[in-house]
Amino acid sequence: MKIEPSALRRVSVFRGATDDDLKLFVDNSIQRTIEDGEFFFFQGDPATYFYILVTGRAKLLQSNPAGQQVNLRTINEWQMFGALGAVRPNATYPATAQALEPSTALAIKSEFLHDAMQTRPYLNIGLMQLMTGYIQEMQERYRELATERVECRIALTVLRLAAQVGERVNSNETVIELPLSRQDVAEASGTTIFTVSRVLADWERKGLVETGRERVLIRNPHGLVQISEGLDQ
Amino acid sequence: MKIEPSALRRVSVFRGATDDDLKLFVDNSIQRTIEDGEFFFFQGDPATYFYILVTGRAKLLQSNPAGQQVNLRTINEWQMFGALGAVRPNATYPATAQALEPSTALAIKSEFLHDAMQTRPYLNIGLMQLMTGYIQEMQERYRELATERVECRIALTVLRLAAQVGERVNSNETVIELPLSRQDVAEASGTTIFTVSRVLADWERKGLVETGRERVLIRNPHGLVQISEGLDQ
DNA sequence: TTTGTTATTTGCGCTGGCGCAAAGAGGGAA
DNA sequence: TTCCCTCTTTGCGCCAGCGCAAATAACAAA
Repeated sequence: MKIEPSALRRVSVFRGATDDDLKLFVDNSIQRTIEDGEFFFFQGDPATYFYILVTGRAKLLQSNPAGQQVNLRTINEWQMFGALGAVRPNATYPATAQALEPSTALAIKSEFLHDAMQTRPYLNIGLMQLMTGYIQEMQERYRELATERVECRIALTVLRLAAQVGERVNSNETVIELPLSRQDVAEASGTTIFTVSRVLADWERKGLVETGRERVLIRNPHGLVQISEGLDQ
Repeated sequence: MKIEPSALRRVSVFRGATDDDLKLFVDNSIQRTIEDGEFFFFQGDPATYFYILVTGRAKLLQSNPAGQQVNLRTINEWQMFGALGAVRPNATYPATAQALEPSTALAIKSEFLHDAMQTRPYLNIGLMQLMTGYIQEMQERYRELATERVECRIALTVLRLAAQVGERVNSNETVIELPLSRQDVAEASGTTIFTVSRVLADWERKGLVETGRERVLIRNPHGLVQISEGLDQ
């Protein structure tokens, strides 16, 4: 696949880039295409490259010594990931990146971004804005996990995933389609597939969502927001 | 209290600063001294200032709509906090900063740092390194909360706090003193004071720690590391 | 259509850890 | 020394949610 440099402008960090800069990044990139379930990198690998997802969908996950996993973030098209190595030389990836669908990404040497940052202020600004966003999201999720019940957390997770990877099926009804398995939702909300299944079944009975195999369809976002606020009951 | 500009070099972000820059920051700062339990700022306030803790100790916390709290970070002398406003104009603080002891901090306009960043690359590098550190720590803590049992999490929390705010009492015995209440440990590990109290009492029986009112003394760090790895039992 | 594979549901039992309540223990002030 | 306040401990009951196991459903390949 041929990537047009101008397409890179959809990456938030490159919003302020010149055409020349975009071309430079594309010219210094290599394409990696992997299958559903395969990995871009593993937690602990030297962070030599950072990635930009071109097509598909991926997730960032972390596992504990026993092998249990949590999802840290879902990555959509034209999002940057694994960019930490550009900030700290010799860093290792703190998480694993796994494709949720057949996916293609541009891989660029972390060092290249690091060097480019020295002379291009817009890259610093963009990266910092990205990072502050991550910090805020992780802080919120941490608080939620520590203080909220499962149902509330699952609601928050589903809403967050809807904002990040959802596709609006019908704009005046706000029905949002999520191509996610129970496993994905469980890992992203810090619970088990059993609990997710039970909660979704309950919501389906109440008409809030429709569910299917590896699919969640939000019929009533407002209802979920209410649950997520824990104001009921 | 008079702050010597050169003292600011203890702040990680200012490590590469010139003497002139340090003086500039001190000259543009105001001092705020607050009592034990009082607040530098609240979650949701406009992030007009960032702070550098000069003396004392503070914590960053977040509360949910019901008022339950979690500790996100403990702040020590010469650490910067609340700096998010320098990156995103018109941001609000995502957390509350509360003093754990009588504390003094320098407050500097976020805008001032933002402007300074345009012409001083070392500030960008320093801030990004700080931010990547926070991201990594929050990701780890999130995973721990999602996958580890309380005892393991409390061990991880105590070890982390020891590294961040502990004072080595006896260097060849590695006994670490922590001036923290059960409440603080509970909020930092995502559990309750009851559970923390029970776990610490258990560890004391096993000779791993000594406890007192608002005090934890680690006698056997290695034993805690073992518990934190969940390899026992 | 059949067969195999993988995802999901559901029943069921169990337990980790929450949370109340009440007692106990420091520590500071006067 | 006494009082008061705050922090901590401990007993006790309970229940949200985990996790196994087995059934069911959805999809894909042959």
